[in-house]
Amino acid sequence: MKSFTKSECLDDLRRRILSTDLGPGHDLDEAGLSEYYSMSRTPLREVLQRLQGEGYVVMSENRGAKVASMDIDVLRTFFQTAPMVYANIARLACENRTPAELDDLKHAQMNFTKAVKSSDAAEAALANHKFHAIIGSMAANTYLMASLARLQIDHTRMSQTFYRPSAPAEAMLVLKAIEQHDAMIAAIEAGEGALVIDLTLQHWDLSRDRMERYVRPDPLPVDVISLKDQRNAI
Amino acid sequence: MKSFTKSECLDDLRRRILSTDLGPGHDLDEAGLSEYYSMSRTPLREVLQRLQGEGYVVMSENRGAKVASMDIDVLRTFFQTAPMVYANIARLACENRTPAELDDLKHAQMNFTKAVKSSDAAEAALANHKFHAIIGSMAANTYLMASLARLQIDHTRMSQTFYRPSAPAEAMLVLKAIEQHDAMIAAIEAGEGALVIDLTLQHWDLSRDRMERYVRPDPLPVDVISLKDQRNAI
DNA sequence: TGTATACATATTGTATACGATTGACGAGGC
DNA sequence: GCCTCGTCAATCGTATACAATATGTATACA
Repeated sequence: MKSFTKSECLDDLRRRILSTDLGPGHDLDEAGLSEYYSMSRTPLREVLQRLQGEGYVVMSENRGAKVASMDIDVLRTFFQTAPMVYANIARLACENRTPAELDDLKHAQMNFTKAVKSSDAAEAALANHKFHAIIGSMAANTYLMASLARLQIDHTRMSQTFYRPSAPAEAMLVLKAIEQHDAMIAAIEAGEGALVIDLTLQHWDLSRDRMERYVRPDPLPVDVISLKDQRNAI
Repeated sequence: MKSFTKSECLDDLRRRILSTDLGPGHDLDEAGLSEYYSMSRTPLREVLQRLQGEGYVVMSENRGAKVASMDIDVLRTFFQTAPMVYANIARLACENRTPAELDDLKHAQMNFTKAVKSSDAAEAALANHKFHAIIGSMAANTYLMASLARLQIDHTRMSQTFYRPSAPAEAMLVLKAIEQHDAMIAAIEAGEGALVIDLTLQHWDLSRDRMERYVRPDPLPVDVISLKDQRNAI
């Protein structure tokens, strides 16, 4: 049984929440988790407190921690806010990027591409998360970063299905996302602010269309409902 | 000796940090604080973790917690980001405000006015903080709220001097801020989005001018330095 | 006199034990 | 049969003890 340090535990919980291995609303039992990570409840509770601060979990007095839910009203504000924050972050990244960060970004893009090619959906979503987090740190703006981090949590969780394409046409969309990343890297490197905003919004549109389907999936065939489940109708 | 609950402790630490009673960079000793709030170190540490998540303090491994500093590069991004976030929050508040929140806002404005009239600088700054926090919650946007909360921390700390006016002309500015608050309340109540954005930006301009003086205060008289403190010159 | 090293002290990090609160289940009364 | 209240189990919250780590200081050596 592997033993975890506190920061490893933090990373692992973030990973499991982002990959919806621990889905929205999932109840986080302190005793169980402390055994799982082979540490005592004290440091584990501190990890949970911190995840609460980052928006991954919500805690209520005497009722423990839950993975942050994704209510419909929160999702409304998500779609409302994301493009603005992403665009501003991208513009700032253009202005403030350092060579070291650009290397990180290219590296993250490699990992992302690799995960997509190997059809590892969870890994692809996490690699994409990392890619955009690096752009966030390039922006060097702690205030907007706080918004971005929260947006990314929900974005990554919703995008899980994006990387499990069910039809060839949808697989194409993921490849297009890869191309968009490459274009964004080039624009950031060249410092072309207007261009990177444009690319970012295109990238957002692609992602949004796919996510809206996650939020509002195709309705079930009507006849199946009417034949088998009529009693449960609202 | 008063005994504190955990949430009282949290509130009190927030208050002390916002009022710069605990100034930027101030070292937070766990043992000392746990004695001060008459609770053991375990819950106090959790309070600190949470304050870290909210951006009030920064913690480093084995070196404890410090009150978040206000470096020059952070301040740059503050002035860069604040107007955009404030304006967007104001617009959303216009759309989503509830009657109960409007009552809260008017109440907060009363407290603010009262604190200003009684020349209680720290209380005025905190009441102003509360006023704008309510507008934030009216916006009902968790993502932007994360940015706003962090902006407000630094804003309130910097505005401390604002409410200790040294000249009559500066006291007038505070009165103008009160009027602007009233106008904002009216605009939010009427749901006039464009107007409230305009008022918010005017309010920001007033505050900004005063804060820039805090950041870059009037230089000391040259002769005093040369006569008394020459040895300490850079 | 300057620097390095080892020890002492202070502070943080973790484990465990115990007390407090919540929610569920079942007995009793209406 | 349904509702209410009390008991019980489970889980969370807090205190304390101890271990690990960092910092300050004194001493030895160059």
